[in-house]
Amino acid sequence: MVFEYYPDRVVMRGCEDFDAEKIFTCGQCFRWKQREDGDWVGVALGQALRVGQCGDKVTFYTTREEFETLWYDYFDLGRDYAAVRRAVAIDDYMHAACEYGKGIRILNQDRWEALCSFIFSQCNNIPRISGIVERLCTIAGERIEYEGEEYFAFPSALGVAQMSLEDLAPLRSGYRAPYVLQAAQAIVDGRLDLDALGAADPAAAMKALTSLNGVGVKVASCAMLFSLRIPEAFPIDTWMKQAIKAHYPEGLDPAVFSCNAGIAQQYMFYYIRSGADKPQK
DNA sequence: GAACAGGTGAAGT
DNA sequence: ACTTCACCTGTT
Repeated sequence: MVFEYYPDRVVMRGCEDFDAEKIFTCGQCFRWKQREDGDWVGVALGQALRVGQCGDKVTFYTTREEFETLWYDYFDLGRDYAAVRRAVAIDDYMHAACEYGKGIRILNQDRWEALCSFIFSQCNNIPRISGIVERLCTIAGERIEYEGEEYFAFPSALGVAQMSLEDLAPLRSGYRAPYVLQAAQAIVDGRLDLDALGAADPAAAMKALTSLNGVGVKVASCAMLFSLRIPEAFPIDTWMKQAIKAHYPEGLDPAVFSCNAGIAQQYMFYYIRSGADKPQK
């Protein structure tokens, strides 16, 4: 994996495990969109970014400084995903899932944004979740200018806590709005410290997160995996339930993947959701 | 129109 | 401990 630095961009080559489309569409994030020309543009960590990929050449349209302080960690570039794939390919099914999902990476997202987004995700599909998050950012997020276009950052917990249910009505997020509001208030009040939870053990983080109204085990697991850097977290939704029922009728203990459980989950999830695991008709 | 979504929590067995 | 249901909204 080598980097070339230019005034306006950083080019990465030779990274076997980077597939922009898989990373941005595997369901872990909701703010990356593909443009007509195939490049991806998103807003994360308070900044907008364009990412282009052609084969193993990945271009990040930003400065070296911003790339090193923000995006290297966001894209989890310090982790050897080839080694993870070898470790979690415990049987034929997982081997196939890893091959199929090769290129996926877990994004280290903003903690509050991830919690909030996955509260919105309950009983919802990706287009609708994206719409809700987009409307929230447009209403309450800070304006960002990037490459001559206007974008909006994800609003802070404080910003959301200062809103009313009426303010949130235009999101059309239904019964999830009060959950998000209560989560924002818990953070502002100091009852919930997301930064501290990253260092906490998984059980403690789970307990703290699920103490929030409207946050159950699944949403908490997503927040832990995608933003708290707790790689043991293993979100089980309806898709994962299906996959486990079909391929592990005796059950599947995430502990077999030890600290790679979360990444194993992403490969499984991506595989089952694609339908590629089903025999062809 | 009814039924159903990447879930949760309360209330019922 | 397990099952059922309502919750808001959008889509089929």
